[in-house]
Amino acid sequence: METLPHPLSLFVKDLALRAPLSPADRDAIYKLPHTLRILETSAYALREADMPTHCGVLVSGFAFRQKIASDGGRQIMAILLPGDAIDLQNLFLDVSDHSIQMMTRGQLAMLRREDIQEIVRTRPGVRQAIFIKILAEASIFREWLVNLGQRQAPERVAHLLCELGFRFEVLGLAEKYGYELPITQEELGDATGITSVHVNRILKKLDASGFVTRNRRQISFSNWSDMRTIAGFNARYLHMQGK
Amino acid sequence: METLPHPLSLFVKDLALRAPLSPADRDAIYKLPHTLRILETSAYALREADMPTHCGVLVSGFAFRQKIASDGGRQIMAILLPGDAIDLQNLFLDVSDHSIQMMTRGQLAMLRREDIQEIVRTRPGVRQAIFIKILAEASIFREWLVNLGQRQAPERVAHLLCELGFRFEVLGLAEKYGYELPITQEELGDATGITSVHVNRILKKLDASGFVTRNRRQISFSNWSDMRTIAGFNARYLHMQGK
DNA sequence: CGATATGTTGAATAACGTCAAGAACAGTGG
DNA sequence: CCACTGTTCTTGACGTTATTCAACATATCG
Repeated sequence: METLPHPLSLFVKDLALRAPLSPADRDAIYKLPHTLRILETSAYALREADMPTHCGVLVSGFAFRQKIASDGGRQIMAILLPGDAIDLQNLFLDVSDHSIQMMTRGQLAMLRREDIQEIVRTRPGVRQAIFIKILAEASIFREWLVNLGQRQAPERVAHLLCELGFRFEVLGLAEKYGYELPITQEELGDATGITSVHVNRILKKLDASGFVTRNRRQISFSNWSDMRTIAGFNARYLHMQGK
Repeated sequence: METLPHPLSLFVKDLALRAPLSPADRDAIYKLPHTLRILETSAYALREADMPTHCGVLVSGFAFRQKIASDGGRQIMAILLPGDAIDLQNLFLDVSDHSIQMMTRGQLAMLRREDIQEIVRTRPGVRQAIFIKILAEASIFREWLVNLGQRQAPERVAHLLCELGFRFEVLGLAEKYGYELPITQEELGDATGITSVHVNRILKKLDASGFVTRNRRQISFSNWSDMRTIAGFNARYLHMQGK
């Protein structure tokens, strides 16, 4: 009989990549009271202008941060993997400035805002890790700005794939440097600022050149070195201390 | 005989827009020991991969956060106005993931990292304001992602002008809704992900349509309502509580 | 005043978007 | 298991936006 991992184990693992967490720190996180919510594909975990009372942590499935421009276009600003918290920023900001939508079906652990604030106040190790996590995410936003502003469409897509491959890897969600992500071409386009039609053509070319392989909605790549070169990818911005 | 304002007065004013600061909070900030550095145009206040020991606050002049892509292109990720801190994030992150370059000549107040950490630890009001300031900047990065990913070039430029107009306004740096900023078209392009040639053509059109006026390197606009409409600008992302 | 950076313009080109139609796929209920 | 339905993918033809290159004009700065 297999024991299920704790719902927050990836959250702890991810935090521990940022700052050392003592056994007591980990224990304190595991003991945080929480409820589990199951969310279907496309469901909103949080909406712009909401005033969240809880802090959600993605336990399984994928989600993204998004915002709708005035012309109706959607910009995806971040891709959230299991273990990622969706609204740490709302520990300090009352009203959300963007939405979180599920990319797949998944589970969300809901923690009470005050409980996290308490643990941040009393545990320096947890505080350090959470603040670094928040700041590392801001660093990812900056790198995405470079992606959208300075790179051509094929390099943009390749860079996004590199980032996801790397993040999968450090979490232990991918064996070797490959990974598989159930993302639509529309979503890929909304994350990179190009149309889904153009994403399709780019993927076709990357596939034909042997850089990526596609199987249904799963995209993966195995030649890390080539992809890194195409994308101009340097993982420093992820702030994972040499991982 | 006029008394000069305290070098950190705009820093305090900006923080107070985020969270209430008591007279004692303000006093504690004013009493932080600091040295003043004068930086020439194009000088670096901080370089990528540096490990800063101090935290700089812009006292006068303008600067920007930037990163160089592997193809040599520069992406400007934020424009810093007087009162902005340049590396609050390095209170927690050891190594800088981007550079800060001066846009004009200006002064930088250098505060000791430990002094800020101390004041953040002991003064809840200051802590709240600084954290909100950090998170509001992350929100600006997200809005810039929308700008680069979803808006056409003219709207992008207009949106940037709106943001700067608004930020000038709340700091009291602009009378009415106009403002003047000594920014080159090259820099405007690097901030919006378009070439300087195209920026030139866009400004020409915005000028001809009466939306902006240009005088040497100064760009300004007066019809706030029109600009807001063109840009699809909504100030909520700046987190200035209804200001 | 001369040197260098920035701004301006046109013509040619490349990158990307739009529109439209059909094919493959994923989820649904029978 | 199948037929049905809406979604996603794929492809071509064409239009638009933005880039590149190059030349010259105007500022800015020492």
